[in-house]
Amino acid sequence: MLDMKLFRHDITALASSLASRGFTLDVAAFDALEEKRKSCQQETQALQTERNASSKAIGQAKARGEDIAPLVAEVGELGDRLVESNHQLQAILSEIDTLCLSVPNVLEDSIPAGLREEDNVVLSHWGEPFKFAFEPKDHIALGALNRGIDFEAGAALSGSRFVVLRKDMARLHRALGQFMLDLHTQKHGYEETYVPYLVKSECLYGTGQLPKFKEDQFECAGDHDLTLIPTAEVPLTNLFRDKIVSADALPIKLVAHTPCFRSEAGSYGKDTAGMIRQHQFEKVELVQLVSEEQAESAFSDLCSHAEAVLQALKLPYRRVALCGGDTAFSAAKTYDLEVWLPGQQLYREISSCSYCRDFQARRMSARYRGPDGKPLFLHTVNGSGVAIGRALIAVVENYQLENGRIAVPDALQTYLSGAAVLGD
RNA sequence: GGAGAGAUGGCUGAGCGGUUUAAAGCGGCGGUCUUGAAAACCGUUGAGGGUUUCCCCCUCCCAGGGUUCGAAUCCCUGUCUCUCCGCCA
Repeated sequence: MLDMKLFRHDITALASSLASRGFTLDVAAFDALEEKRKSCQQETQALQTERNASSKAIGQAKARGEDIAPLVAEVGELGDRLVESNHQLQAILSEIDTLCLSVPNVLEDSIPAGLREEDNVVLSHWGEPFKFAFEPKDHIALGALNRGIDFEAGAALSGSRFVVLRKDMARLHRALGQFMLDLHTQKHGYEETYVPYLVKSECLYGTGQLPKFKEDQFECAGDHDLTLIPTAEVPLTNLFRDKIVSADALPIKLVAHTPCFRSEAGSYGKDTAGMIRQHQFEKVELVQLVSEEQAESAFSDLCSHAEAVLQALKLPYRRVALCGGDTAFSAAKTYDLEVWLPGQQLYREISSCSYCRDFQARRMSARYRGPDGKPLFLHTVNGSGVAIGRALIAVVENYQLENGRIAVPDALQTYLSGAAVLGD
């Protein structure tokens, strides 16, 4: 959520800024609501003052042993008016709240203009795509060899967009997660964290998945208010809901390896084949909670931590700055890492790193004590470090041998009992 | 799942319908005293919001409803914690 001051004092500037990410802010509707809110709130508070004073007077009169009946009669319908006025106020406030919760973050000035994927800007490349002496296969063909990646079995159990991994593929998948966790905890200073995979809806409001992206979530059926996490960013960041941490605890750096669940509504027909887009996938997620001053360097650090995974695996990738229209709801700035997939001859997203300023912290009231002791909203940074399913695809495609076996990246060998080649 | 007990400000903890719209202690901060420190003493000390913004007002005693002129206090529902029993990885 944005600072209410932006809405109240400079809403036209806000509206034009939001237009750069393709969001239309209904200025007239907001102004009208604010007007109503102001007068209603003033009236309500005036009635409350009156009510408080009257009740106090009655109490004092009673303590002196006087007859309070006339005083009580005098208060009369004051209570009813107060209730009525307060109901109105609550209704207005919740309308304003609903409106504000649906407004995305303000973008940083530096990010590329444009609303479409083609407007994203490639910032840098790392590594050279390997020149194969044979025609490289994609992960679907390679995975089919020993039923190592079994889409039919996944579909039989759970439907489309689910997969079963077997033998060396399952092992490689596990190894990748372990490797990433170790890298971030041992080299990058993140605290390993285990979190619930089901969260209350307030958490999804906190990080910004709700109210706008309800259809992307997997809600738990039944009597619970629980939803499967679409990313560990949700539980990790919400650890600080309604908390005030001391400034010397910052930066807080957390990493978690979790499954992620996405309904992928609105992506019918997109990446239907293969493991690129699944309802359930695993991801190692990095989250930092920092002060405003620390935020810029935290963001570039976090990006470099995600890149370190790909560099250690020697996977060619490029860094892309997302344009306004492509930047996530809660983010002020997002860089994607796209890994080279020789089977498809293109770069595919494998990590997305976002700086959210105080947008999420404001929604969940996550704060720290500033230099003068006053609470300030934390700034949040998050990113995948990296998506495990897609990392598996990348390793399989980039390290394939002519006979369909998979060479093991040096960095992973200790996680695979020293094996240099997979697939038998 | 069953039965009980709880949830109060940074912490401990009183209050159980109106002189308490949160006592007291601890901690924190400022001051007096002191060569300095400790001790003692004095003062101060939460969050959010409104506003005619160095003043005043409103809200917050787990959450949401209700009773009342008035609720931390009474009633209902929910959440969480603790103890015991059962079950289970």
